[in-house]
Amino acid sequence: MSTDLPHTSGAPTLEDVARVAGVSRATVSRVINGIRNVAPDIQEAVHRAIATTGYVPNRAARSLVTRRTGAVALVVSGAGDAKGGEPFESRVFADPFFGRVASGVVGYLRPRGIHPVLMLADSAQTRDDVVSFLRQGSADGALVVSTHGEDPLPKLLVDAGLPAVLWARPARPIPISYVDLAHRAGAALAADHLVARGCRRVATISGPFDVPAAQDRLSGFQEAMAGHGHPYVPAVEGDFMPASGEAGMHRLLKEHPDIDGVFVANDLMAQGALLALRDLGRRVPEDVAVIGFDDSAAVTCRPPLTTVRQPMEDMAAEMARLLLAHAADPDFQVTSVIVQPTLVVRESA
Amino acid sequence: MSTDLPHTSGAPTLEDVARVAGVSRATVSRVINGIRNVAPDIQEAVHRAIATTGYVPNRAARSLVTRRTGAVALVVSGAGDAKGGEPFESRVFADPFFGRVASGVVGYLRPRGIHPVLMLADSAQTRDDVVSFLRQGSADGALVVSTHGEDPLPKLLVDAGLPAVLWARPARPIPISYVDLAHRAGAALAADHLVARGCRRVATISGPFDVPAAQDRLSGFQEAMAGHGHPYVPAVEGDFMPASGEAGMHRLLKEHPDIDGVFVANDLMAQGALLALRDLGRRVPEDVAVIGFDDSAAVTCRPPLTTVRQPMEDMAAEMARLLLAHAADPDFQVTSVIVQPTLVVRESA
DNA sequence: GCGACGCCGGAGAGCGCTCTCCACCCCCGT
DNA sequence: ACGGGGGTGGAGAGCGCTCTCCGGCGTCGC
Repeated sequence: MSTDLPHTSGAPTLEDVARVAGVSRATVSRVINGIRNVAPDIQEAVHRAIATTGYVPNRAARSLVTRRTGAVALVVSGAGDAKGGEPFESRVFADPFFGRVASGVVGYLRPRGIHPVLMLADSAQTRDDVVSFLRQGSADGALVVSTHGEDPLPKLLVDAGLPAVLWARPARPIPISYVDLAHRAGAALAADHLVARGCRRVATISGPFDVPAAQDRLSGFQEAMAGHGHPYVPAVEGDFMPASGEAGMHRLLKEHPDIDGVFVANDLMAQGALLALRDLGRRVPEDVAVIGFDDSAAVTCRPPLTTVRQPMEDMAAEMARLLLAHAADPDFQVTSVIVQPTLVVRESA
Repeated sequence: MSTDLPHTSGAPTLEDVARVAGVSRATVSRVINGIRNVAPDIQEAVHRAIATTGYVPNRAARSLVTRRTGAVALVVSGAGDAKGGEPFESRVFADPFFGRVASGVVGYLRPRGIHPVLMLADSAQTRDDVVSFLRQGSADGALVVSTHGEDPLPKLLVDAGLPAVLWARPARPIPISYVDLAHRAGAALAADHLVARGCRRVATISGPFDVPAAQDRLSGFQEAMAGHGHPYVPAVEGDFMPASGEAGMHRLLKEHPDIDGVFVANDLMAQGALLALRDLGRRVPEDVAVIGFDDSAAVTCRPPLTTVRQPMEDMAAEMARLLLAHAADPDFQVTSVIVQPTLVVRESA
């Protein structure tokens, strides 16, 4: 068992391992990939050779022939030219929403040896970059989280025939798989709870209207309240950020001082609403009951927030699962998975 | 100019473009990579051919020969077997700290066409995965953010001769580039401000002692206070999470009811401390002045938090810059960049 | 006892690209 | 008019891997 020098400088290759083991390249490849039967003693020899050479297969070479990369793009897509001066990436990554999605994706992909590549698409240029990235074969598919409904990226991906899975139903129907929450059902859960605890003057702070999920939560809530005999529900529009929840609550109370229950379309805004309520001396939940949505910032609120839980990690994992299925089988059928939310009762309602 | 069919199915290759343009593969490659002179009319023809074929260079093939990938690993490294039952990825990505680092990294890398690959290293197995990933040539280097000082990953990377840059100075000195904050100077800023506004009974809530940055903030604060004639500063240890700030504040006030100023080692804990103070009826800053650290959650606090600002995005961008330098030139010297913090005065102190 | 079949290892052809040579041509100097 | 040099395009050798095909050998059936 002479350990020949690894022929030249640089990393050892299959060839080197084969030479050390005294077999052919093909056999080493078979052992590594566990394909076909290889005699146990030869397997043993190959493993020893791999250990002594410190061989690691070259990813580029492998993916050149297999046409698979073991990577997927995790794309956050939205409009960069928003109001704020802050760059898109700051706003995106600061959002706990992104963190939870990333967490779910990583949790699913990691045990499978797949790695997510972080990408941002906030302009025509960067959207094209995403498409090129995939067409280059840099990743096997894309997981897309859009910050608003009219995002053009999903359609680009579909047109290019690239495997992709969306977070949330796109505004215009296109043939693409996605995972979404039953927002209306979630809003109804909140309405039921508010009514059950005896609230008579109920209002809501909604998300931005250009986000389909926000529309669904609003209309779902209104309908459920109508079903309970409350056809009119005061509503103000927020932007899903804490400050807008605070401002919205102030506006609501100014116009309707007798409000005793509020459904806020996400926890971040609910956090703001809670601050406003406290500033105005309203007790929660005694004077005003508050229900949030997402269960993202709920435990750090004062009082802890009753909220509609969206199991983001599970949903993100499901996206990853669907994407791998699409990548493995081009004929895998377009699928949409709708997840049911649950009400988490804490102290605010 | 007959547009031959792209020879078979599958993506068009350099060969196809060359045939359509009526030149050789080499020439097309030259045009694409802008290397050497190519006659203007031929360039033109090549560009037309690229457009008509819809050609995109194959990343794997390219990186097989160039030995560069255009990707870097963004690794969050720490211990998975922590107290909480939550998986490592949840804790990591929920932290606004990670979001800001990611934002800075992406901001720098994106214009340069480099993509970050998200990785987690929370066990011996996953640390090896990171090393293998890089040795496979899946990425050109690693950006490592460790959650505690004794992380073994940096040493593994150095020993393997892989380009890597760390967030924060490692606990044991190893020859690796890193970017860090002047924590002691930041803590001194807080001490000076507290003393200047007339606080006489000052305490601190520190971070976990196994994090070097936490130690530095604590000892830097103590030393600065000693310099102001306060040799003894009550201190309790937290874990950088909001709940521990709240608990710490309660403990501090129980043991030292006359406290009129607190330096909290990060904003998340300061947020908790603020809640505790409010629950106990202490006014901020009139009764107790509070200074946080990081400037991460400061504006959503009540009152808005005076804090020591750590320019995380800039620091992360600097990490990326150093990494690319190391990747481009193996002889690039090991460098440590220490960034100066600033005090941001808001309302809490 | 002989042919056929199955099992297992080796040879070699690419995957799509870059890059080093080399050949060619045009222009200039003497 | 002829040799040489600079600039430009083409040919072809790989980069490290997978995978199909083939050949050799052992075994089983009749």
